[in-house]
Amino acid sequence: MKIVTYNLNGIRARLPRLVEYLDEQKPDVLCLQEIKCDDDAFPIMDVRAAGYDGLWHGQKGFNGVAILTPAAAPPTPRRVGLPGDPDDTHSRYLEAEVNGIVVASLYLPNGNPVGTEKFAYKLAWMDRLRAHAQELLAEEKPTILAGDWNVIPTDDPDDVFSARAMAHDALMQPESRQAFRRILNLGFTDAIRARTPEGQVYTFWDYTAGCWQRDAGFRIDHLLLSAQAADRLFDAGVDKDYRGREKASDHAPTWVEIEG
DNA sequence: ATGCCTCGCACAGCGAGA
Repeated sequence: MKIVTYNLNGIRARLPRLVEYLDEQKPDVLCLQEIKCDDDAFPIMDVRAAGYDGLWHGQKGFNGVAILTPAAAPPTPRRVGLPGDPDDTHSRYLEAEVNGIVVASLYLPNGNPVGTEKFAYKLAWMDRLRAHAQELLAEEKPTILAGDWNVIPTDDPDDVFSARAMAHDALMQPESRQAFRRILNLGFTDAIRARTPEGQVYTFWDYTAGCWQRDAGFRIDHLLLSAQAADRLFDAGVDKDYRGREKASDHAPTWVEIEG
């Protein structure tokens, strides 16, 4: 099973890229982030025309997540929204079960600028995610937390083109990394680093300043696997070439191959 | 120190992204 996370940066602007990806890669599960559309505006007819179906949790203009699967194997909904704060209005979390695997599509807050309420919201959201992830692990099922985590795990050039250039970014702060590690340390496996312990793996390249052309990227899209999912981990990688296509998202699809 | 591009919104620039 190929399970993919892809921050689209707008599903309408990216519809040709999305359909092309479904046709070419035929993912078994495609987790989307930043669809940036209301529930009513989700282009489900285009998705169905490509042979897929799914669940979505939209929001007008910002955020928004979805989980797509081949129409013959639809996802069973489990949860819309992250628990822990009834006042949170952002559409950033969607959870379903597909072929016995629990899959979450998550879009973690960016958190910039550091020192503002946006950064506090990021850390609070990560704390809620940790609490929920702990409950998921207690089910002892194969579980995959897939999404745009908006955290660069280390200063290593394998993870970021320039730690110095990004030093003051919310993606790089010690608090952001600690919150990420606290979730990892519950017992999850970072699939990309399990398969590529050393070596540059980037999933995002900024539109500005020629970042793509000079390969100035970083790694923020992650798939975290429970032990039962990690047992079945066959491979993990990034479909980097989609970042170089016309009207591309600034993220590349990031995937795991799970046995069975 | 800020903008660099790009999106959505709404029809002009602006908020947000990372």
